[in-house]
Amino acid sequence: MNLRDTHVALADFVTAHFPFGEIRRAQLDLRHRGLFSHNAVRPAPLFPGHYLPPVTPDVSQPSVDKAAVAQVLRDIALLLQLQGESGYRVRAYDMGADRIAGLPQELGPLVAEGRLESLPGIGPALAEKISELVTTGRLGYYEELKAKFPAGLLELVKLPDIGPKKVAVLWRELDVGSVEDLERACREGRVRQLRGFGEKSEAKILEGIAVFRRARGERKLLGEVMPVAEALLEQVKASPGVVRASLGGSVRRRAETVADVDIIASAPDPGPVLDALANAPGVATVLGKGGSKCSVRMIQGDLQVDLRVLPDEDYATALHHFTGSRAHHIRLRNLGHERGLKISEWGVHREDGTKVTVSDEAALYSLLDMQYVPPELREDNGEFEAAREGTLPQDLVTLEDVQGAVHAHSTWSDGKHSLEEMARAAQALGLKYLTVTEHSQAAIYAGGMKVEDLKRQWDEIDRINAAIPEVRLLKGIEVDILEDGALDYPDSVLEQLELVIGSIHVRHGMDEEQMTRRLLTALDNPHLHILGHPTGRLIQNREPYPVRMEEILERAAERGVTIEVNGKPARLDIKAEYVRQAVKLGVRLVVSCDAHRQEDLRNLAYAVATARRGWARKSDVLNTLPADRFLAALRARR
DNA sequence: GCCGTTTTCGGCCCGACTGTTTTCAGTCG
Repeated sequence: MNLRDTHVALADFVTAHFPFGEIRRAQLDLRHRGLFSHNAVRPAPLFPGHYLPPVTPDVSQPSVDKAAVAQVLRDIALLLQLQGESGYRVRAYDMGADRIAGLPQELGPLVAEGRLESLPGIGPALAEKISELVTTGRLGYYEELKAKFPAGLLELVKLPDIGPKKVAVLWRELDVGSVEDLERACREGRVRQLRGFGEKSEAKILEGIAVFRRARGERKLLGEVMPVAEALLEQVKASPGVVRASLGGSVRRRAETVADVDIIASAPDPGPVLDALANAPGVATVLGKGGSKCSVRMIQGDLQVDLRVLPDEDYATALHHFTGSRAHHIRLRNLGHERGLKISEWGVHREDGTKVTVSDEAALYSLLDMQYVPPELREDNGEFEAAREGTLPQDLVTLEDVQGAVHAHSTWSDGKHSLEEMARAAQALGLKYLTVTEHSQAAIYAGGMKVEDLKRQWDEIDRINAAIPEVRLLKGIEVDILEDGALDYPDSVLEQLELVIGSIHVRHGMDEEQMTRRLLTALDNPHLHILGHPTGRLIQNREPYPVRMEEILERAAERGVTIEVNGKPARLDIKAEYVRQAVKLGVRLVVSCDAHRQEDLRNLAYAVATARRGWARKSDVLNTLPADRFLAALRARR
């Protein structure tokens, strides 16, 4: 293992050993102490002058991906607003950004074949600009626009309660061009002199700057936010008079990362419900509270939570409205419009103004002659077409379908809890089996198991299985896929195991050709049952390694290899888009927890969410089967 | 800037909340 590998392995090690909520704090902490640099988790130079190559992918070949194009379009929208352009023109760029960011396919072919304008919301002007950006790597129009304003101005709109209009005034009147300028202007009492600003605005801006510096406007991992959100939802549900309550927004859609938490509740009197959130444990600040809304910021992670309380007759339409996504809504409202129905958060109204009773979300969809669309699918990625044809899958996998937890470590390698403790935790969750898959010998940094230790572990597994008959521990391994695609144990060992997960942990820096060959070789190995975290990404921390994923999925289908949907919040690997491709190709899946401690068994929920976002049904997911049938299915290799 | 079995021109989602205002503008979702 060379130096670079050590660093990649270290990144994995850090994420494995800090509970997900602590990862970023740990990084920030280390960063402040000068041990880690800005983005990747990697050590500082060992001694002065010693240069460590970055672990992030090679950027020598410029490539403009969907996310980058969407970002440029969003920046243009902002800059146009600063310039005082028409709001509709601004919105066109914003909607274009949404459309591009949400594309299931890659941009390259669309540009090459001139099919950009076939996308709704993309007209001639946007198509031309996107083409220029994708083919040349830059966009003249954007450069010109940017040159008119100081670079720090775009940062300013990320501050709470500061939008383009206020930024424009601050810049024009006070020459404020950055967060630092704004902070100085507030401290010197110059902002309060502007029309539309006052003393309170100054104080709020300063507070906002402090929060911004702490959180850097980052989105948080779903798994980091979910426990806080669910606890608050329970508080709301328990408050006086509540009829119904639910999480909304991107949390309810189970997006990979979320910016904040929405809660929607119905009650005859909103007051006590709003108070319940304002007074909930863990609340740092009440940002605002009115007759029907309350916003708070939590101590944990500067997370913002918004609660809305309405009469129960408006609950279903409000819940639907605040679940989103924006793109899904636009389509839904258009469909309503075709039927003479006006759909808004306040309900469904006929053209004559009379209100249509909508008791729940299912009723809303049936009004439009379509199947119910589960929240995870509401992205305008084909769910409308399917739901109108009646071909939307109705049996998406659920957490209750899952019979066994896949991918668990114990103190035999780098886990925190013993095998027995893991088995007890699985039993408490009602799981029927748990696959024990420690690291293999090459994973020295993670206490990978030597071949000679396996026998002793199997003896222990036999003892625990006898003692806890409700949960069956399955004898497996998470074997390293070596640089040449070979597995880290000889065949004679692999064939004694009940199941084999193969994963890449080192040498992430290979190019696309090498990495694709490495994985294809592993898939051809008849002893491999499951390909673990196939793209190696760590959300907001490490890019996936370069690999031709479609080829991998096709080979997996051909060879009967099962693909892992890893539920660790920082991984979610493979991601939902690939799940959808895999399902189309007939690839079989497992939802996994990648557990390194008892609590991690709950990661199964995030794996299930990712599978659902990729339209996976119960029948696509092997660990919905009882243990014997699960093993038989895994081992049916081709 | 985009879009059209109402339209190639004239629409485009809109209400709550806050802080600034004496009736409203900006931001947010």
